Amino acid sequence: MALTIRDAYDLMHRSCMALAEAEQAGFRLDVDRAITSQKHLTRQIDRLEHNLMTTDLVKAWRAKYGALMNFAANDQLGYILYEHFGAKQMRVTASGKGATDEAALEEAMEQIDKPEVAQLLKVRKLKKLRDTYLEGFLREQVNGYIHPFYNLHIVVTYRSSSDCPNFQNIPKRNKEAKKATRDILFARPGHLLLEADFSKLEVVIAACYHKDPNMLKYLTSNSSDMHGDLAKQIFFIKNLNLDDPTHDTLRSASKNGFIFPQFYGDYYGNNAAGLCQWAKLPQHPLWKSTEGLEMPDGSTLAEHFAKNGIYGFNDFLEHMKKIEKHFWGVRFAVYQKWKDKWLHAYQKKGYFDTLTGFRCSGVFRKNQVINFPVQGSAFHCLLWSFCKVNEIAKERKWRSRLIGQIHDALIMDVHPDELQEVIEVVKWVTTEALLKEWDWLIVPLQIAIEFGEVDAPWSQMKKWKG
DNA sequence: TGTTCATGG
DNA sequence: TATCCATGAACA
Repeated sequence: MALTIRDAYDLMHRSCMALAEAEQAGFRLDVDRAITSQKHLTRQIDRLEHNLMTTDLVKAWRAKYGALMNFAANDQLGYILYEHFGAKQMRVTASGKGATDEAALEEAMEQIDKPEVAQLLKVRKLKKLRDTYLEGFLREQVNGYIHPFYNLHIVVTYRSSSDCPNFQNIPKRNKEAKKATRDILFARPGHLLLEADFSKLEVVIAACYHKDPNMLKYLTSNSSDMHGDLAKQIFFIKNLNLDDPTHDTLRSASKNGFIFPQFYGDYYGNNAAGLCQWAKLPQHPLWKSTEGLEMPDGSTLAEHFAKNGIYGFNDFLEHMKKIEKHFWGVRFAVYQKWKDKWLHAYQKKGYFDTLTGFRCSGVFRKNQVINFPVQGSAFHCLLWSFCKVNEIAKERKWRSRLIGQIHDALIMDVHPDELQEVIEVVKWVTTEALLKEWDWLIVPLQIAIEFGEVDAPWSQMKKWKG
C-alpha cells in the first residue's frame, strides 16, 4: 500500500519527540580547550594579518581604502585584484561582481603572481573556525554540553535542518579544521561515540523511484563500479587500477565532476569545465603535451587524450556532450523516462507525493521536482531508523543513547558494555526492519559503522569491521 | 536585509 | 538545458 499523508504525519510526530530527547541529551564539549584553541587561533590570525601588511597586495589595498581597509571585505579585495592589479575575472557572482571565493582567488593569485593571496585564504579559514564553530559551541554550551536543535518544519524537501549550533556542517574534509572542532567533542565520561551512515543513500532511494535496471544492477552487484565505468569512458582507460593514484583521482573526478552533478541536473558544459580542474587541464582550445595529470606510464593526460583524438578543451566539450547523451539515452534510459514522466505529472497537478507519504506542493523548477522526493525520502529512512533505535534503547533501558543526526547518519553516545548490542540493533533496524516496514524500498540498504575509544574525541573514529 | 563566503549532506 | 538541500558570519 502506498503511504499517505497520515503516515507522513505519524513519522514527523514520533520523530519530533525522539529528536527532542537527543537534543536534551546533548554532546559533551571540552570548554577549556575550546577557549584555549580560540586564543591560539587569534594569535595565528594576528600574526598572518601583521605579515600581510607589508605585501604588495595589502599595500595597494591600504592605499586605496586607508583606515576603511578590511581583510573581510570581499568587495574591496575584488577591486584590488580585478581593477588595480588587472587579474581577469574567471567567474562573477549572482550580482555580477568578480568572485572572490577560494577557487577564484587561487586563479587570480597565479595570474598576477601574488603568493600572499594564499595567506588571505588561510586567515579566512582560521576565522571560520574561531568565529563560527568555536564561538558557536561556547555560546550554546550549558555545563559543558551543546544541545543542537533538529528542525523538521523548515526544509522544503522535508529533510531536517540543525541549528544553535548547527551540528550538520562541522568540518570533516580538511584535516586541520576537523581537528580544531571534532577534537573537542566527546561522548559522556566513560562512554564512546558511534556513528552509523547509510551508504549511497540518495542513489538507492532514487532507484526506488525510477527502478532503472542498469542502476539496480550497479546497486546490487558487488563487482560493478558505476564511477569507475564512467571514468574509463571519460578518460579512455581500458583497465582502471584503483591502486594507482592517478586512476583513483580520475575515478573521483568522474564521481564528483560528472555523475553527481548530472544526478542533480547539471549539464555537460559545466561538467567539462569541472573535470578539467580535477585533471589539471586548462580550458584552452589546444592543450600542451606537458599539461594534465601524470598517467601511470609516465605520459601526461594531454598526451593520452591526444592519442584518442582530443586535442584541447573544445574537443573535450564535444566528447562530454556525447557521454551525457549516452548516459541518459542508453545507460540510464529508464531513469530518464521516469524523470520525464515525474515532471510531466507535476506540471499537470501542481504537486507530487513522495514514497514516504509527504506531499510537495508549490512552484518548483525542473531540477527541484526531480530532486526533492529523493532527498526527502532518503532522510526519512534515517529518521524512521532513528525513532526505532530510540524506542529500543528505552525499552531495554540502555545507558547508551542517540545524540545527533546528519541526514544519512545517526550518532550515539554508547556505554562500552553495550557496544556489541547497540551495533547489532543499529544494523538490524537499518538493514532489515526498515526494509520490512516500507515495501517501496526495493534495494538493500547498507550501513557503515564507525566508533571511537572510551573518552576519545569525535575526530578519532575507526571503521567497525564485521 | 540581501549578498558572498565557508561548512556539511 | 544550465547543480539539490541547509546554517552562520560578516559586509554593505
